[in-house]
Amino acid sequence: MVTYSPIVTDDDLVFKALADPTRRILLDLLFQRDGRTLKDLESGLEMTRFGVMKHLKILEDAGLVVTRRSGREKLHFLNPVPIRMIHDRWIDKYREREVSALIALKAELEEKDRS
Amino acid sequence: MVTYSPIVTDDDLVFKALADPTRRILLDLLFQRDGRTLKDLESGLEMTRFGVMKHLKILEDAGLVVTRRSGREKLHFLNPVPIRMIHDRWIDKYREREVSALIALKAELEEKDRS
DNA sequence: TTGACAGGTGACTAAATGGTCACCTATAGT
DNA sequence: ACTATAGGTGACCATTTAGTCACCTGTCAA
Repeated sequence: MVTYSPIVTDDDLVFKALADPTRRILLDLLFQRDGRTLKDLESGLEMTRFGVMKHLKILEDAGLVVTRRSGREKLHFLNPVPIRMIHDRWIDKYREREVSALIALKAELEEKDRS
Repeated sequence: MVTYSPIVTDDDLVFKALADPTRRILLDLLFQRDGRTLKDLESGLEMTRFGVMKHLKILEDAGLVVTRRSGREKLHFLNPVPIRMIHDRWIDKYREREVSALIALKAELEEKDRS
């Protein structure tokens, strides 16, 4: 039998978790490559291990990061579900197309700007 | 000539703005119905006018809310672009389908649960 | 033109948050 | 066995943030 881990994400925990730049960098790192250890993540940041650990705990409590133990290591994975739920809260199906198009347009204009 | 207001949203301002529950309720209110005044929004919250105003300023600085003056009133509108950009930061095109499907599945299971 | 109304500012307090450290537990490898 | 390594906890301090208030500006309508 398959059990699904609590996708149930308390709103507040998710948004509070995303509010810190260090934690967003951690998500970026996990977006690049999943399954990293604390040591690994720590090395990319100018902060003590304790700081990083605290941040990872907050991300985990929010459900943005899920973990798996492997021996004495703890592997971290990005869970995109809460992110999508933020999106769905304020962007309905009809607006989605417009917004994406607008962002694409903006990117295009900025591209032209650079050349 | 048309000038586009700064869609350029400093990351940090957006995430910090979203971190507060009152501000998320304000976005919910504007998602329901756009073009509200401060007075209007204030009446839906248990907080002084000053508190609400401060929150609206933070949302506006983040680009999540755009405003237009009309006489002595200030009308507030929800801008979904920054929300979509959060989404795009951690959910790539390929993952998008999976994640949406997973959320739909979850909603379906919860629906069954209730019946 | 005067009074009511919508919005705005700067200062202040209480609470929450980020970061560090001393100290602890568990696993790996020799 | 024992030493190095990966991870974990609770207390602590500095900074940031939410909320309120006294006071101010601009617009509407009788």
